[in-house]
Amino acid sequence: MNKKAACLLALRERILSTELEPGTDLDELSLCETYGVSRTPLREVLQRLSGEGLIQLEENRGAKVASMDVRVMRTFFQTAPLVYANISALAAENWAGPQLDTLKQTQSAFAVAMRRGEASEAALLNHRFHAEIGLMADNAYLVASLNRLLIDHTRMSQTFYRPTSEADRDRVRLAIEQHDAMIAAFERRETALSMDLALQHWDLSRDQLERFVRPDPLPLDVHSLEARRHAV
Amino acid sequence: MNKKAACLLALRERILSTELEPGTDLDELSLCETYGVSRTPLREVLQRLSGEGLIQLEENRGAKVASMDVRVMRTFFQTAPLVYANISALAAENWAGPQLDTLKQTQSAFAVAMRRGEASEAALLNHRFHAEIGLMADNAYLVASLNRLLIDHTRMSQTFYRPTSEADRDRVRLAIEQHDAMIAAFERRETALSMDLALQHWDLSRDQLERFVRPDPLPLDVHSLEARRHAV
DNA sequence: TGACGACGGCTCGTATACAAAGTGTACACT
DNA sequence: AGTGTACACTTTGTATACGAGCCGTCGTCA
Repeated sequence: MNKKAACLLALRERILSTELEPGTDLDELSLCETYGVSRTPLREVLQRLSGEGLIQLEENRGAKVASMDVRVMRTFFQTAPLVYANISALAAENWAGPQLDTLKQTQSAFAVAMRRGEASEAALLNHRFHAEIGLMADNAYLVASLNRLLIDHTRMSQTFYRPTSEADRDRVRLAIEQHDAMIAAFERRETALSMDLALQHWDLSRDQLERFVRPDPLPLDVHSLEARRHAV
Repeated sequence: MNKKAACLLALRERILSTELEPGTDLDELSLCETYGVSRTPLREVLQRLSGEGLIQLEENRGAKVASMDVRVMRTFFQTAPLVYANISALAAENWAGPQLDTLKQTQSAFAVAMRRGEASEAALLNHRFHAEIGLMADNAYLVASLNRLLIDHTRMSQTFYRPTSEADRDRVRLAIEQHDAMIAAFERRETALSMDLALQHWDLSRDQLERFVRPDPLPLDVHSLEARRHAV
């Protein structure tokens, strides 16, 4: 049972970190070997991942890591602000008990990972941060959407946590500051502010994701190549 | 494989129709007997239902039909209009191919079931109607929320399709008309109108659901009882 | 009489063995 | 040489058997 849970966790992380890339075929037997479980529990894990939207199961065809094509991305950008903003507002209203402390811990772990340059660790902790806000919102319906969004968001933002230029580094710093601001807003139960901060955070994220989708064009000639070299 | 799919379908319907009431414990062995499958595929079906939010699995404790407590209902009423309105607008924009025809078929089947007084059939067809609008919206993220909402909506509205007074009957007729209006709006791709109609449909539904949650008080004395009797 | 512990039954979790479906390759025939 | 078919191999789906964990009951001891 413990091994099964570990397997579930591990597969989730491997998919979210795109170590298992979208579209990858998953072979039951090799996964069994990897995680030391037999096929029955493994298949239940796969059913579960399928339910979460991380993989897609096809009859007699096995499992594939959920794809991320252009059409999906379009709806992603369309839907994310709506859900993020509302979840954030609800979180400010509804968080209870130790949830805020948990969030603070995740946030500091995230900041540490970021400072150390542990990119995929940072991406996963950012995922966790937003998933925890989802729990605080205490709305089973919207959280279903949020979790789907976070899957693709985390996979797309892998590059984000591997900043290469000083401007990128600034953006990451800003993201961390925004997290802190959100925590503060939650703490004071400032609903409207929480919603606004979520939208700001989204704007930053969207810029970054668009940069990933449509990166800067390659240098045209040797001169601009030289210029780039000196700039870095 | 066919038996497994049949089992999944059947359990879904039994849960949505509240034949299996919220909170009911599900015994694996008896379900195996009922559907003529062995425990392995049945457990995979349960995993799937759990992923869809229809049941809840607990370690070493078996499966329970997803509960519907007061706290959940609060968030239901809070969230439904947002999701329904947006899904409806997206459906108007994005439907493609034969989806609208399918929707029309479901609608006429729904109207037929309603006229014949087949209450749980009608509830399930209403569920299907709105699930198909979800498919038309073509937004995997929001549909996740929609499907969760529809589960509870369908379970709560069981009484709706068993109208007892003339006023109730009018409300059902109005609901059917609203469906037709939505179909027409989708057909013409009128986004704003589709959203508006969804909200109107929701208003009707909300009144009905609130009546279910907080029914008319019992008659205070024999006189009002007599009056009720003549009114029906 | 009440409380604590052990035992038994029951249900769930896992492994393995077998059956079915799909896929790829090789050989034969056109 | 190309195409089609058949066979074997790989992979998935299902059944069953066994092991583990929980719960209730009965008995014993204080």
